[in-house]
Amino acid sequence: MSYNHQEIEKKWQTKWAEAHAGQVHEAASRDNALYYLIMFPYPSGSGLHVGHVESQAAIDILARMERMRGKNVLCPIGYDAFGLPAENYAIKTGVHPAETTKKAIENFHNQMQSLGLSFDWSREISTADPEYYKWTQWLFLLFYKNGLAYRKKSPVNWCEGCHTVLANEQVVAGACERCGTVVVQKDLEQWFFNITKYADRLLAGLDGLDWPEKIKSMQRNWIGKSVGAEVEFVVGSDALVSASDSLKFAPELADAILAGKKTNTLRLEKKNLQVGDTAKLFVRSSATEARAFAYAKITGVETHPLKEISLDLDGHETYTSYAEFLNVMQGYYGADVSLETEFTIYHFEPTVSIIPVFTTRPDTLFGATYLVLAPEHKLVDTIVTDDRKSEIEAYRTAASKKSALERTELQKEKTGVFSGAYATNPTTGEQIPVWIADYVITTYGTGAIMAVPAHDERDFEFAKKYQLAVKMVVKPVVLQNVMSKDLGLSHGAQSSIEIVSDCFTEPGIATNSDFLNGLTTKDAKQKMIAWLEEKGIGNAKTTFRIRDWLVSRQRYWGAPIPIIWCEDHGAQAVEETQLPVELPTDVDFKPTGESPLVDSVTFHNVKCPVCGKDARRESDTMDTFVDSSWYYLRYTDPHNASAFADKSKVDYWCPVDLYLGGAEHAVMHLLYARFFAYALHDLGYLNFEEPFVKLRNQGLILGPDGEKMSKSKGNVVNPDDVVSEYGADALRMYEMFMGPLEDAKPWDTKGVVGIRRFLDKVERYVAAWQPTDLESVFEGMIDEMKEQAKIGIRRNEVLFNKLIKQVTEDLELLKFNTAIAFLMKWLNEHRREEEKTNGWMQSHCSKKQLETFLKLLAPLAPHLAEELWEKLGHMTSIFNESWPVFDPALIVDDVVEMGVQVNGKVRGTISIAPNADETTAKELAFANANVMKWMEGKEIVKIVYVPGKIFNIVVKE
RNA sequence: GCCGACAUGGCGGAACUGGUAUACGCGCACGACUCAAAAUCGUGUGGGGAAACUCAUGUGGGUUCAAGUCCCACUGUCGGCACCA
Repeated sequence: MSYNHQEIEKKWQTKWAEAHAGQVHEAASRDNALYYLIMFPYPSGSGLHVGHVESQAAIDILARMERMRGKNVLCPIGYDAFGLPAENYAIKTGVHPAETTKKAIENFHNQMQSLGLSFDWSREISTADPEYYKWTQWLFLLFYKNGLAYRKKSPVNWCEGCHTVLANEQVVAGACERCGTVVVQKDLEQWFFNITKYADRLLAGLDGLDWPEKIKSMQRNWIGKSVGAEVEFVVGSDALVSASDSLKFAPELADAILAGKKTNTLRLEKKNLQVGDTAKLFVRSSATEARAFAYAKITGVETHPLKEISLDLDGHETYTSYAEFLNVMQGYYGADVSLETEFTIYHFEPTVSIIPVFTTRPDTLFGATYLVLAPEHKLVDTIVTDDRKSEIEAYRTAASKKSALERTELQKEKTGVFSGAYATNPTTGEQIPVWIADYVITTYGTGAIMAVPAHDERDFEFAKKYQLAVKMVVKPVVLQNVMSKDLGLSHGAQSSIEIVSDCFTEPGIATNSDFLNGLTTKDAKQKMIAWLEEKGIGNAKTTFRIRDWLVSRQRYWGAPIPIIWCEDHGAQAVEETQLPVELPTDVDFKPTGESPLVDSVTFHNVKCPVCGKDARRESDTMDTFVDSSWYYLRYTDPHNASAFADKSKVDYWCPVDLYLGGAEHAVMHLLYARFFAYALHDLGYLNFEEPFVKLRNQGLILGPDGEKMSKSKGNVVNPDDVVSEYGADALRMYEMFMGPLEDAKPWDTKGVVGIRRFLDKVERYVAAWQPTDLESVFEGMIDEMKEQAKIGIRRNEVLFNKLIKQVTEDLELLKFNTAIAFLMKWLNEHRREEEKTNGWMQSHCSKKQLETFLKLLAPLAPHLAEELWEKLGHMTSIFNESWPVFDPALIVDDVVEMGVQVNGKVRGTISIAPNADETTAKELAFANANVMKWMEGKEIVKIVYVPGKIFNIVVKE
């Protein structure tokens, strides 16, 4: 016999919808508010996956339980609807992505409805909805206006398969994370978000989060903070030049200087430089930082009023009029500048190149025996000697060709070429060779390293291959022990000496290092940095691996970047009143994969917001991770037409109390969303920095064969089939019963059957249940029986209170599998007990117990619980009831079965009160025949008694 | 190579703070009901052994009265990173 799940589930889904069951609003107390969130799905054409069901069921169970406990729980759902699959489908079939997506969303919606999920359906959102992406665009502009979104030309990752650029996070082992095509480097101008500005805070913020350690460590690795120093090495015979003043240049100008095309500079401020002096030249590497790249001899100094300086001054921009010249100079130096203002022209001649390197081991500077520049390093052309030019050129060409693909190769043998140039080790004054090698990458640190082969494995390998000097400057702390290894000391010490003769990368004691000798690595680092700073040739420096987030995509199905390009005014923000910039619908999807936005005239032709002249709209769209970086904020106020969300509503619900989703978003989505929260916090929109207080990952649900589900393997389980055959309650509960939420688990349809059997058992039990008038039974008893009955009733109560405690605590800890196991166990044992005692009063299930059992079951199997609740005569929903609370006085057993051990082996069990004293326990234990047998003729050495747990007798022959 | 997680019956998995290892479910076997089957219910179910017992939580050591749990070494599986100086 089996209940009709199709009928029951439909009935209750309709009732819940009519009652707007999951709908919430900002009720009075903020303390009562909870925000439970799952990562919103991409509405793919193939519909809901059993993996979606897992996190949806889990969050629904928790939300339902907390609501029964009187909490105001926001549990929303939406769709991450922009993305490439729909666009690729359009290219193949001509069906517009908007149409595909709309259908897919409807399908997802219906599928989720059929699971009985108590989301607040009035807050359903889609990132592809103009009402949503209007605010994605608004946020882009907010970032743009605050210097967090900017455009820059740089080498970027290009995927030919997806026909777009990708963020670093989307490149996995040199290939596109989405389609697997090998990514190539292209020099393109693109939009970036300045996530590196927050690198340090994003790193530090992880410590306070209740997140899986795994995810935190992945984010830490990705951010990749390294603490060390930047050290300047000079190339050429003119060792250790000291400069009397510095000159700073923009990157383009520095390039021109290196190429010999620029030999003077125009300055308003007076420099401490005369003919014959030396100037140190810097290039601005970012808004706040400058990096030295050369020393130059001053060959001339002239001072003139602006009006007398040539409009086509050598090495400067050419101006058509003094008005324009003045305008530019005022741009640099302020409105006070006039044509009469005196400017100084410094003529110079670069003499010595400076190679700055980043190192985490400044303490090993004495051991730096050569330098290595990345092949793409700007100074390569400057320093290379004539006889090496062709060789270097060949190497650079080869290196640039192999980049992406070959860099992923395992254990690639290092290659390199000597540049012919020598640099000076600032500590020793020694001339050390400068090499060019592709084991140094241009995008990290300064693109150059000081090689310390004795203490770095990569440098050691390279030095061995090219026979470069290896100089040991750190010795292991255990070295003293090694001296006496012949006296037969430990293996640990012996292995240390082998490392020393090889390559020792651990911290130790500085040696062969003059003023550092005898210092620990930690102290030596500090002392070296102080020395470098004093000399003006280096400083403490922290470097990050993370790079700015490239957000532009050359695709159609995303939020258009709200920028207008004007010939005269450059990039201009679209005015707020003009948002959203909507995607044009009359477009053709080309088989080349090129975005149809590129040649949509209706889309492009706009007027410049500044001058009103013809201008062109930006045709790139945003990375879809931008959409998902703030969606949880929109849920708090999804229909707001004048803000991305009302601040009071955000304040009420956020941050998210529990966030559930797949671990595949460890570094992308979760890092980006954190960045958004930090940025919006600093801009005054949020009163928190971390958006997700607690995070849990659900594990993958594998196919019945233990492999990842995929269409090609044919091992995909469709939730619809399971719902129609076994019911939504059985599906949900089975997925929760499979194992720990975070583990990967294989699907087993037999397991669904097992859960369904349990649900049927519950249904039959409730249907057959009859109330008994215990009062009258009790009345008619003699005293002795009453006593017996009281003990039995109490035992029954204790078992039940323990059940309440177990289920509640397990659900709180997201241990759904064990919570379900306890419900099953209770029902099994209880039924057995009732049968054994013929349903006599001490084993009788009271109405209160029966109802409480249903309440405990309700979040897990909501439809059936509602149905049975109604069958028991209730007119209102079981979810209006409050969650059961156990009685602390009724969770302690009067008597427990306790093991008795002899020498640690269980030899018998005794029934004993859990708080019995040792004398009582001993009496009972020693009365056990088997225990006696094992103790016979032996001396009792010791007795260990842990009340309620164990009684262990230690004996000796 | 580095970082992280994990390893328990035929299978998915339990086991609190070290205290009766294998809860719960699946599967399997037997029994009841049935003309029969399904469903349902009941009983049993880590290995060896007739039994007493004994061996079992990846392997080898250690700590402890007592170890799946703590420590050391190793092996295997999965995930992440990939020359990040």
